[in-house]
Amino acid sequence: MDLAESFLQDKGFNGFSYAHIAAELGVKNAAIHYHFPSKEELVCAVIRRYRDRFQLWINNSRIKKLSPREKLDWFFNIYVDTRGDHGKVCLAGSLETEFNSLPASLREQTEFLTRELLAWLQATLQEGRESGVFHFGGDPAGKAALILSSLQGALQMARALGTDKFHAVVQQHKQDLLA
Amino acid sequence: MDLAESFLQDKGFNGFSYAHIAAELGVKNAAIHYHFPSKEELVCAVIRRYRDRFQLWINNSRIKKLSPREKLDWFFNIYVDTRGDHGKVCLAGSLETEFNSLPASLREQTEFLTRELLAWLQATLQEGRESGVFHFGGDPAGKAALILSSLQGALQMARALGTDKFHAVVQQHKQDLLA
DNA sequence: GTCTATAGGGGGATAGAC
DNA sequence: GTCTATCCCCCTATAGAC
Repeated sequence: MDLAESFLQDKGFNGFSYAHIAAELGVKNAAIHYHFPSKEELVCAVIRRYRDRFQLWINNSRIKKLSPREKLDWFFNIYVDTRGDHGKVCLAGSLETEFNSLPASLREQTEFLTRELLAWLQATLQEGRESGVFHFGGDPAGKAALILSSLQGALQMARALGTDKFHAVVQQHKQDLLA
Repeated sequence: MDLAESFLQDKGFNGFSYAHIAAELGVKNAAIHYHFPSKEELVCAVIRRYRDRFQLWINNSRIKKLSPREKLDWFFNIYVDTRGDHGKVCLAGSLETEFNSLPASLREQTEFLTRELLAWLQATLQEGRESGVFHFGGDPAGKAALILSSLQGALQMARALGTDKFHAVVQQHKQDLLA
């Protein structure tokens, strides 16, 4: 599952195979089919685990106690780390790009994951604006969608233009929110 | 080339084949190999055409005469139309997602395309800020990267969450820039 | 310029031995 | 639980007839 997640973020759903995972593990691909009968089930399990992990994080008291500004820094750093890890891409972004060729169960999981990321970001933005640290007009839902879409897009753009472009986007978001 | 471009924006580089194009045209796939010997050459020609088209647009006197605000609306509408066309995705975004599995010539074309989009957007933002209609802090290059990455990401996100989310992002950008 | 036919590779998945 | 062996499908690409 670690390898599947890594390949998903690196090559996308259609870009990796059982054979790739098997080679890394030093086993044959039939061995993986024993644990995950189909590719769909394998990737479904990976997304579920990813969602569970995020829920554990945001419900962790250490994260909950952070200020809105620290929460946002923590969230941005997830993407900074993702980018740093061999130029990987957000899992949700990777799946959305291939959405039209995904089995129904994976479309559903992708939708859930995106909604959960969006909901937490929206709540954090709202909390920050109410306490006077964040400044933005309009609906927190719109601002959350703007920031999340930009982080997903910036990870992809950084593949063509380099890591600097990604960090420039993160800095610009902080500039926009705090000015 | 029209069909290849459409499939690229719908399924991605690894998600379409000669057979798909041939079927739509009512010919056999060997006929396409006659015109474009390899898939790499086909897609290379598609990206070049896409780049040329954008250059023609931005050098057109009708576009050049627009105010910064109208230029931005025109640019946003390219993405609105793309989204409206069966939920397609930005060509640059689609290619960046599969960047790691692309032939070198296509990586290069993807980089050129992205730089050209970014350069025009940056110049337009700068022009608008200098004339007092756009309001944002920091580097115009950073703001341009933020907006472009967000538009790319929002087209993808809209596949999972629906068109409303995409329009919310566009509205939020206008809100942020004009407030 | 398009066709039929085919080569050659990779992918997902299964059967049966161990 | 993992192995070898295999099936079947789709893909890119080419050869040669028409």
